Amino acid sequence: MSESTGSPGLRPTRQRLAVVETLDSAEGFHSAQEIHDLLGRRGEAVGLATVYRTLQRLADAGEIDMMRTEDGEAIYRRCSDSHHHHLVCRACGRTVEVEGPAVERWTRSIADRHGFADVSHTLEIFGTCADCR
Amino acid sequence: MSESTGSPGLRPTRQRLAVVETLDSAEGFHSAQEIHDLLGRRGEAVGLATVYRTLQRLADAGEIDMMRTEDGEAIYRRCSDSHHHHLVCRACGRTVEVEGPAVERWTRSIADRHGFADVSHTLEIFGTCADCR
DNA sequence: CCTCAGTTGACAATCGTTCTCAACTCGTCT
DNA sequence: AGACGAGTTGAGAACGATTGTCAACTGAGG
Repeated sequence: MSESTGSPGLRPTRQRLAVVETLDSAEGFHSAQEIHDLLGRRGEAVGLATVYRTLQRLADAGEIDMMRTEDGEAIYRRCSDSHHHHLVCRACGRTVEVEGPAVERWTRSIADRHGFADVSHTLEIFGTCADCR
Repeated sequence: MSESTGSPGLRPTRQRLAVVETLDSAEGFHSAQEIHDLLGRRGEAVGLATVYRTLQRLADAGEIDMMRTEDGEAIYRRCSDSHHHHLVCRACGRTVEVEGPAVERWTRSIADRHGFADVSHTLEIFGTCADCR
């Protein structure tokens, strides 16, 4: 019991480092399986189960973001990206990333008002883009 | 071609009615499997696949709300007719319906700015409610 | 060098969800 | 009434993401 740094025996193994690095060098969100593929392509073979385990731990530790796609798949990304939302075209799938301090503020105040703490949110906007109209 | 309501041949079968009724009489969010159970308990046996199909259609048609639990399961509930969003407690699942004209306006203007028409959106707010803290 | 907790990976197992397909329902036409 | 056919249904198989299992491995410390 000499541990105190909140990382009770978490070895920086080759596999873990590889996962983190891959995630770092990849833009945006990726599923566990994508990461697994990327690792393979990179020559850094890592077992699928290990990728899942590692991503979970990292997410639990708050070192990476985790969210769900429309169809329930878990996707991860390195955390430092700025928070933003998506404007998606229904027809062609084109996606624009948008930000809105107003929305951030609004969600926080709404949550406050109802006594909710530790607030996060998801927002997706759908529409038909100019080209598809 | 006397159809115009966007429902090209959607029969109100016993099964569909049963699903809708069950959802109506149940508070809050429920998974497809829960609905299937409830139906069984009610004596209105409906195949699991049918429950899934029906819930999907209803959700597509906007007649019910669909969201994902933390672990990727799809859950549904009847939604009141007015457009609103959800403030959900991560711990106990308690849900508050919230409205926000500001957000509605914001999404529309953002979409406009990018040339998107026919705009809709989804917004979910997560947090830890007062009781669960 | 030895030990042991932590870790790994191949593979099986789970579990929600979707697919397949033959049987069925029910308006509609004759 | 009977035939027709698009839409629907249900049982079970198939699927795909994720998690569990367990023997082999690794590495820091004694």
